Amino acid sequence: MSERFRVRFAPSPTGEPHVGNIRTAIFDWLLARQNGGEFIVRIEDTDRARAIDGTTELIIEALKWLGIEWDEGPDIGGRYAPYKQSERLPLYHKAANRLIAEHCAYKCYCSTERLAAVRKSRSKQGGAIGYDRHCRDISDDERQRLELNGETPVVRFKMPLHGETTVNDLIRGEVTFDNRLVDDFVMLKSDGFPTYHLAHLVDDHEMEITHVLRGEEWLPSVPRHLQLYRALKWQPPHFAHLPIILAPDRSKLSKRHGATALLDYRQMGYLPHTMVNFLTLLGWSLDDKTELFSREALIEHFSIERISKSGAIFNTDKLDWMNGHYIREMSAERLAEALLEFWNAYPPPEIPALPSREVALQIAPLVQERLKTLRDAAPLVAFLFKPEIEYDASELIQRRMDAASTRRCLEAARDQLATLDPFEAEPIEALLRSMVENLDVKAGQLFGSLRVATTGQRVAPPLFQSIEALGRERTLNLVQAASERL
RNA sequence: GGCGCAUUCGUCUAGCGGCCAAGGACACCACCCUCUCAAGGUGGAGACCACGGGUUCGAAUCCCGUAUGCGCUACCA
Repeated sequence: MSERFRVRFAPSPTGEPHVGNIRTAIFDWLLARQNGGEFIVRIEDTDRARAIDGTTELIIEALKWLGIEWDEGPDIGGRYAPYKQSERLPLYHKAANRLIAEHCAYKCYCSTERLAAVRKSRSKQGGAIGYDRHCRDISDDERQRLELNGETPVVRFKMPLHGETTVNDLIRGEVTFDNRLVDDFVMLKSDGFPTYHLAHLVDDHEMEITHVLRGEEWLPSVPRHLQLYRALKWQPPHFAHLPIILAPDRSKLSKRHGATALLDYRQMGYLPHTMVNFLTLLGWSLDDKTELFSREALIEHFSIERISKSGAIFNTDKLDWMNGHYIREMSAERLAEALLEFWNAYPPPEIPALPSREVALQIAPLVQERLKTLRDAAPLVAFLFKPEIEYDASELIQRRMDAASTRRCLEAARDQLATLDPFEAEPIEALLRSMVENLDVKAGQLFGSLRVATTGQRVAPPLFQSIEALGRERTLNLVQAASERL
């Protein structure tokens, strides 16, 4: 019989989704799709203080941009709705009450001041856990008195006082923890909201989640979760703790290292598939040579067994290469479309108005081989949109040339181009190449001068196509203007 | 401090006891191609497999210790 796969991505709406989170989502999705299972999105909004409005929408937008589709989620509902923890409070209370009734949990009335003091004195002793279990064994009378006092309690879980808890992590194998070193952690906060430990566990159970993929930072709290499952007499899911994504200096990736928000990469001109491919490779590999995967190939080949154990640095050089590769792989039509879409969303200063489809189609092949990102395109073709171009006249004069000979070349080119028909790259090239012989100059000399004359730049897209894109009238005017400056 | 995880070229990685005096990719360098820039092609440099002990006929691969890095140690996730 085949195993069931229900995998969930459970982000907190506390900021823009970052690349680490999204990589987890990609792994979740890959696993679900590969096994014909379900991919579920669940919003873990139990921390009211840290919640930021609008971030749930950003998470959804990020997943949509990447083309990751989910089967159940806050926006589309599903059999286990709702998919927002703030709307599932009764479920958590029910579990907490049950645990209290079964003496597996207790109310704690300690003030934050007392907790801080206990923590401080205990940390000096070294090794001791942070909470002294003060309220674990208080008498019923005392409990009643505190209750009457109006103290709003939290609910803590009674960790076993001895023994060990072992998890069989899908990536790291067996990991064992000493129960004595684990606190009686808070399950329910005094505001009535659950902590992550209770909430995610109740939901994973209720939603019949089979595989939990999450960041490595959760590994130390697994004994809490496993003990909670035991107390609730629920079957725990499979766990896989993913390696974290690092900054170039090996510290945790954060804003000061540059872009960490997934959607920033859209704005920087990366293709969604580049992100999916690249992020998947950050922590997973198929073999010793394959790096470029279509989404179908990713779904086919992905496996938890081949996820690596150690953290990986987010290397933008390789990201750039991969993006360039995928841009080059597109048809001219698709690139043109992508460019238009990108320029429409993020209008570049170099281009006064969104070009027509026709113009975009003309631009695409001009820049395709030269792009690392979509953002690189506009500066390369800026000359096409400038009413007049600026450059230092000396730039026109190529090596071993002088003003007079350069001027002769430009005038000859202008005269010839004036009558050329059709005014297209191929005949333009044929014409200019034949001129090279007649004028007794090097190809680089003539072309170099013309490049500066027509684009104002020493570095530009291929000359003949550029001239075609410029059109006869503008080209003639530009070349005329150039020769007059000499 | 305690607990846990990790450790192969600058970076991402292959390697699950002999095929490894360690393979691929990005970045870097050189050459070729070439109208500039790219792209592409070819080649090069780059890892005593963190260190020290074992186990074994044989270890990057297994075990132990040390070091380093990272994570956790909240009424945050």
